[in-house]
Amino acid sequence: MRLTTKGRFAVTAMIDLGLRQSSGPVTLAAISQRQSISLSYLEQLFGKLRRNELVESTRGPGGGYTLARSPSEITVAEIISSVDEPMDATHCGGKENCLGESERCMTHDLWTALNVRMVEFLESVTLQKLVDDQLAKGFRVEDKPTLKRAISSMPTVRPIRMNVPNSVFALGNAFSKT
Amino acid sequence: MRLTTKGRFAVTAMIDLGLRQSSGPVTLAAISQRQSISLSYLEQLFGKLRRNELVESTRGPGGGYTLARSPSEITVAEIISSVDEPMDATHCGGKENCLGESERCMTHDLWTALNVRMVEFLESVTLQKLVDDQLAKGFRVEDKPTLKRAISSMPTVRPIRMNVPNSVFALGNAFSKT
DNA sequence: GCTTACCCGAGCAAATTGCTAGGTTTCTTG
DNA sequence: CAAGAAACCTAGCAATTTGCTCGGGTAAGC
Repeated sequence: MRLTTKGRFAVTAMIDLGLRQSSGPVTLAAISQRQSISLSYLEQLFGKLRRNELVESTRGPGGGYTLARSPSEITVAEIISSVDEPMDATHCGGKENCLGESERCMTHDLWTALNVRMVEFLESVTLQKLVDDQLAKGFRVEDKPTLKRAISSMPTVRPIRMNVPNSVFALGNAFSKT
Repeated sequence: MRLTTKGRFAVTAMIDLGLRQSSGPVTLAAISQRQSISLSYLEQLFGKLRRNELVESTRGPGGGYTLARSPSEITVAEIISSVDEPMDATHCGGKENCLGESERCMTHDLWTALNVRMVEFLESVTLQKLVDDQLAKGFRVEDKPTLKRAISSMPTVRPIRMNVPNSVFALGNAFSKT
């Protein structure tokens, strides 16, 4: 389980998608503009998300991407592991039997143990939760009712950034190095 | 909060250190051999760990590294953030006021919110816990009683890999992609 | 004064990141 | 049917990061 900016982009894009998929397919071009992520990079990410069956695509005009499941059934862990190839780097080739030689390799179960806890945690956070968090922070999506095939080009988000003090979030730098 | 193999190496090395620091300073050369990490790379990692006051060094023969605090007061979060420079990649330069322009940037508090939960979790895991996990799995460290200045060169670890069924760990691949 | 070990920095191949460029296919609409 | 919108795909590329080697220092013990 790696945790890099790549997964960050994916999660961000997925939230953007989750925030307005009710009005039909969302184009990558729109997400690209709103989130300032290059279109081609998004294409690569969503290619992986699609192959991992987290999103579905509709081609042609009026097309775009929709969530393949309910946001409450999509976890952050799934999103991240879809775009970030799982890391190996156990030095022992990933095979279980490196301990048959009686030497070292506590790297194995050691890190996987930590990894598992990480994954368990990230699995406990659903896309629904993140979307709700955004809505709670004051984001509103213009509804743009289902027009023909449900057009969502430039859906004119209206991010009413009102002064939400700080509930769970809004911390300056929660992880400064002492 | 990034999570890469680099932090993994650091955590692994710190556990190795925690497992046998009772018998005095541990040399990087020994850790290098046991954990199959290059000496120079370890030097770089421990340089950062030392500057972040997680370990202390003793020079000269019989020297090595010791934990700067009790393992119960060292968290995984500290270890990882010591060696992995904190990631930014918010696209808005990290400044808070990118929302003064009323546009996008839910990237900010969005990811930091997730980040905070991650950090909270990793802060809840102490080095002591990981060391105990290893001991519970059957790792035994030859005691090599405090000789002179407590030599720990080649402390002859005896990884008695007995068949521990699987308590909390020992999962084959807890995060296969479906 | 030798050896041990921590320190430090330069550099380097490989991989990864985020992106550009340039296409093709599929679908809707005029 | 043609035009366009959008998903798709591939190749490549500059910048960074990852582990690492090499070559030296410097502090402490024998």
